Amino acid sequence: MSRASTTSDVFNALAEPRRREIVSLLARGSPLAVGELVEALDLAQPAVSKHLAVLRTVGVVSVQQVGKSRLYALNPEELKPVHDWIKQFEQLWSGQLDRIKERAERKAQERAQKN
Amino acid sequence: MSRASTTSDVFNALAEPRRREIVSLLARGSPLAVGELVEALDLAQPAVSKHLAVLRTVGVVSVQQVGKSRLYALNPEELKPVHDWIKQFEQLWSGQLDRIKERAERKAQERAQKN
DNA sequence: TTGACATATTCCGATACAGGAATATGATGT
DNA sequence: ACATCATATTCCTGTATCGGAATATGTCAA
Repeated sequence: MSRASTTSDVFNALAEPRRREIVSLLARGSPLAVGELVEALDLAQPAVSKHLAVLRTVGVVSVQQVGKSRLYALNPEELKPVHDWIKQFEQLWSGQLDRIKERAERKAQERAQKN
Repeated sequence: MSRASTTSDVFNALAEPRRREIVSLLARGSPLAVGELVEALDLAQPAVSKHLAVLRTVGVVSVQQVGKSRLYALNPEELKPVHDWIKQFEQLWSGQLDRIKERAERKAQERAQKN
């Protein structure tokens, strides 16, 4: 088996730094034309179009034709799965961290004894 | 340029579903031996070891030798960057979503007029 | 030290990417 | 219909995976 496709998943789509930049730019609220993203990213137009195609495939952005331009907008709901997944672990680094680590280390010690 | 290395980034490391599973399993708190992960994931041992190597390189897990086994534990703090990044967009799908979308669509309309 | 167990590493093949260059498609105004 | 602007698609090359198979490394116990 080979590496998972970038379009297989929101996680895979967002693994690419450029695509995260695009998401950040679109998160301001106003849809942006491809040309505007090209400027902002300092990247060739075909490359930007390809990144947008990936994001569109996974549903993170949507397009709207306006004159000659195509305005890309963020679909924030599509980011929620990532948020939900990572949020599971939020408590692990906030406050209770120490107690949890202690418990883990104690368990490891117990196992060390048994062997 | 080719695709970013899986070890270049926590985002890239977590793009792989199996590695996310590993993180979920370790998040319970108790460190797990490679063999235990092999069972849980129903994946061959070398494959699991390779995934663990990736996670270790980016710092998401750490190892502790206990007898013949190597117990892997989660380093939750290393997940925080992902959390922080995605949290930026949290408000976009909670409640104020409608107002934001409206604003975006209005802006798009304004631009449509201008062209 | 030898053997058994647990894990890591190397080599392999198939797959898929990211960006560059060139080209194709699409929309608009004349 | 045509020229032009904006964007998408195709082809290419270099690179990096993922998992399987085989093998190497490391740890312990007798």
